[in-house]
Parts: sequence; structure tokens; C-alpha cells
Amino acid sequence: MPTACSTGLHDAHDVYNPECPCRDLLDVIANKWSALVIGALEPGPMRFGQLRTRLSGISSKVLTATLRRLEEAGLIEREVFAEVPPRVEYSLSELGYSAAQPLAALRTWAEGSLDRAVAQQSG
Amino acid sequence: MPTACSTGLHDAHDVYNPECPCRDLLDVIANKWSALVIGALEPGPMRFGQLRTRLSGISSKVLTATLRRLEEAGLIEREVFAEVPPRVEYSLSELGYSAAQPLAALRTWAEGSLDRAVAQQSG
DNA sequence: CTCCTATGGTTCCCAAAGGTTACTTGTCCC
DNA sequence: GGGACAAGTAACCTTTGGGAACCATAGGAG
Repeated sequence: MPTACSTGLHDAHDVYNPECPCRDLLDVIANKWSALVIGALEPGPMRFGQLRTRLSGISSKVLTATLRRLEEAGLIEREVFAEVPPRVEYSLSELGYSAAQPLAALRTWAEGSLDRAVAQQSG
Repeated sequence: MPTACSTGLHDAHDVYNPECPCRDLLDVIANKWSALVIGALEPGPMRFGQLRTRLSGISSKVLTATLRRLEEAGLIEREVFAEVPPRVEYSLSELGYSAAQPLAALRTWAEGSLDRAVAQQSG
């Protein structure tokens, strides 16, 4: 019997199955920088430098890696303009927009729960 | 002028501010293993071994580290029973339950979007 | 012609996290 | 005595995460 997810059959995917590729997809978006990048791109396309400023604290290297990973997963699109100085714009794909909603909930949770989390730590 | 989040004032917390501790909280939950652990604990308390089986693919060491981190953040509680063999139960705190909802949305997104993501990659 | 700026990275290096395998502690059952 | 069970630790190695420095290009200032 083939495992779910590994076949082309319409088995439901399951993140609790380590063989299921959807766990890798979860790994891509369940990440601090991914959550911030996707949230930043929600209002519209942004350039590399704008993203670095908006995320404020990320290094070029890590931002590049994060963007490449999101692009590879099909969540964002990268468009290079043949200008000088070079201009590169990143934007959400349709799939990226669908991920933006649960990720916004996650960011909102973190912002809204910090006070309770801090109170819990000392108590 | 003090930055928001660093003061006791009722400034809104902001994950896009690198000084704001809520970014650390986001880092704790925006993580593959955290998302799976919290989802596993949603129906009720589980023992260490049960979690390791349920998550299927995580090592003891990483599971321990994940649980400690979630406990430190106040999302889960750890209860040790003085029995032989020893029994340790992990359960969601009230704060943990509140995080369970956005995390469930994230897992569901991953499971439901895999097919589209794969199609996007080849296209 | 040279220097400076702007942009979007890449490279090098180190620290931290992820992962694997083996081992521990303490009692019960055989 | 020896093995099993539960919940980890310890030692070790590999993969990411992160910071600082560097690079290519071309237009404009001097």
C-alpha cells in the first residue's frame, strides 16, 4: 500500500506524515522571515532594498535566501528590470496571496499575545 | 523618543520592529515543529513518546528542545508524574490554545496548497 | 579620467539549530 | 542477572542562520 501523498491519487495530504511533501511546504512558510516577507508584499510589489528596510534586521544574505526559497515554492515572483542601477521587484503570486491570510493571523497573534506571554513567564 | 514595545506604554506591538519582543514570540511559533506540536496537543495532553510517534520524524533531542522552548514561552505546560516508569505529560496552556487556531490554519493551508504549489513549480 | 553613489546581490567566516546514534536512570518482569 | 520501558542526555556531525565585507555596472560630479 503506497503512502498517502506520495501517489497521484487524491489522498488527503497530511503534515503529520513525514513522507508527505506538504510538510516541506509547511517548513517554507512556518518561518519568521517568510511570515514577514509575505506580509510586506501583501499591499503590493516591493524592491529588494525596500524589503530589507521594511523587515529591518534581516541581512542581505538571509533576505536573498528567503526570497529564493519562496520563489522556488511558487509563493512569490521575481521580476528583473534591465535598468541601471538594476531594479528587481518581488510580488506575491496567487498562491502567495492565499498564504498571506494565515500568516497575517500568525503575526497578529504574536503582537496581541506578547503581553500575556510575558505575564505567564513570571507567573 | 522610546521605541514602541520597549516601553510599558500601551503602544501596539509590531513584528516589523526588530526591537519588539513580539518578533521573538513570532519566531517561536513560526516554526515547523512548533506548529506540529501545538496541533498534536490540541485534542488533549500527550506524553513525550506519544508526541514523538505522532510527529513521526522528529528526534528526541529536537522534540525536547521544541517542548522546552514552547514551555518557556508559556504556550505549553509540562507535568511530571513520579511513577515508574516515569511519565511526563505536555498540555496546551490557555495561551497555547489561542495559538492553536492560526497554526491550524497554517497546516491546513500547507495540506491544501501542495498540489497548486507543485503545479506552479513545473509551470 | 577618477571618484562617488545606488542597487542587488555574493563570499567568507563563525555561531546556532537540526539530526543521528549511543547511552543513562530506575524499577518491574522473567 | 538481564532485558524492557520512559524520558530524556551526551557526543558528534551537518545544515542553516546571521554579520561584515566585497563586487559589477553605469551615470553624474568634479
